[in-house]
Amino acid sequence: MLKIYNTLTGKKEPFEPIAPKTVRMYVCGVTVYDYCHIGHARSALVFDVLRRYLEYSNYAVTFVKNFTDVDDKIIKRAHEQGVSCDAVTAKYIQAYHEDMGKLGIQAATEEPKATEHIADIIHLTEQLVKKGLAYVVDGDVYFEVSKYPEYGRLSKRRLEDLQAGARVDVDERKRHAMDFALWKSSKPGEPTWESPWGPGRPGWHIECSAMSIRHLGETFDIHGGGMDLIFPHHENEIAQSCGSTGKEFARYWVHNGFVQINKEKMSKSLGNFFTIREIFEKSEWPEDVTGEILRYFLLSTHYHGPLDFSDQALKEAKSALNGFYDLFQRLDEPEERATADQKLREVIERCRVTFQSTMDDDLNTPEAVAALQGMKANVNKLLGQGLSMPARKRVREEFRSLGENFGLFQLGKWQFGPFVVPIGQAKETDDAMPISVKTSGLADTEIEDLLRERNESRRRKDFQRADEIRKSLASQGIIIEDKPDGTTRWKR
RNA sequence: GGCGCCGUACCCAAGUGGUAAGGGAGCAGUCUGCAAAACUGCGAUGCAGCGGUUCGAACCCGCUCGGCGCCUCCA
Repeated sequence: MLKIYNTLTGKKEPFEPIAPKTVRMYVCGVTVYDYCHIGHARSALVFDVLRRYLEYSNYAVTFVKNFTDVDDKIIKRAHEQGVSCDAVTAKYIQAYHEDMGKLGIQAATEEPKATEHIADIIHLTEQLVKKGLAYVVDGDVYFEVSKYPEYGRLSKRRLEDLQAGARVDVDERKRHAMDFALWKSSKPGEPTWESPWGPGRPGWHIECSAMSIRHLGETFDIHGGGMDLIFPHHENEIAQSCGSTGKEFARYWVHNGFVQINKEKMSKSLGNFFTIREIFEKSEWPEDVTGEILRYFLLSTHYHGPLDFSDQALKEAKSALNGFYDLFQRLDEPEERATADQKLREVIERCRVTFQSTMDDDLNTPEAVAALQGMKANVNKLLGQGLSMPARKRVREEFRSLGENFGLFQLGKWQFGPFVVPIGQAKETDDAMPISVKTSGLADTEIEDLLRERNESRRRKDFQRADEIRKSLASQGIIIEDKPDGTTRWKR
């Protein structure tokens, strides 16, 4: 049974969906005015994994993730670039799909846009005005927080405390410093829609209420996003939604921790952020950073805590992941014996149980990864004792099946090249489907030609030439391994 | 000023009352033309510090030190 930390109660709670075996979840996506950075990647990944694990646990999941495509920052960006807001949002929505695609983030069931829900937003706002929870000033509509007694429930803040800390110039027309805009009258040149209060555009919290209610109903199971959304964004969503419907909104509020650089939050204002595409493109290594490496890295820390991003951490993730693919490669090699097949069954079963119980415990991905590492070590040992081909296939499948929760271990060969058999035999076809491909460096066929030459040299005991070739390949990031049977395998 | 988080080995990181998972790096060994991989062994008597509660504490309580976040747009 899954337990999940609920920001609303401040406790880890058993997850009980409203309707049996179904989950409806909403996650705040991004405002599309720029490329996504690793912080966005982490958030997207955390909820991607939550969704995958719920599905693995036999829930039918409806997953809604929105795009905020009307906003001050978008308008500003459009003006700077001399293009329309639509052009800006279209560009970055496409970039989002590209970047997240490389990361192996699955598309949500629905990916609604704020601009497609203006009618819902206006309707919701009208309800709030009608109920006396919102007021109109000069074509703007504000939510009146002091009329909503539960305000501050999610972020555990009291209105008085908030007031004391308000650092921003308060709009004099507002009745309370914390009142926030549901609808803003639009200035010339801004996107605008007709409304009962005159031409304008939505405030930035109301869209999520409107879209989640439209796609998931007034009450649904899980609402997620980054920690920084707890206040004021999610607090305001609750106020609007509950205020309007009079019903409970989301039951479980799940928030992921930040990605940091040198212990500091990665953010635009600090200028210390890395975009996803930068990381894929500007790797220092001869080969690419793959989506899988990035996923492994991001999952090596519990989702709730902070995570420091560094090149070294990425390298460690790569090495750790390498070990798995080394094993998968061994598992493909032929074997007659079946000595350890029975033991393997126990190893698989133990790993599966541990994996599930750690994931059930508030998505403890680091410990679940440790369970996979444990299975890796055990299987390597059993390989020495002798595992039959069906047994090998079975354990590879288990890695694939558990790994699917993380989007790991799905590749046929990942970064590994095919075996190079001693002279004269054809190479296997390469059916690898890397998540991310950078085609710099040597082509597979060139590498194999060199390896063929090297193996010939080895045969002639010309080890000097053989080592030359190894060295030259190594300088380009190609690592080769000689196997006892005289064949050689390589990897980038 | 208010609310909150974090401090575990060289690095990363689980563990929230029962005697320190896992990964990376390192060292030694087996194997090997060499190398790599794999396997075996080594590695915190201690979990920021000091008190307290307890038969028992990294885990609970208090204080101190250090780092960070939110209260303004932010994943």
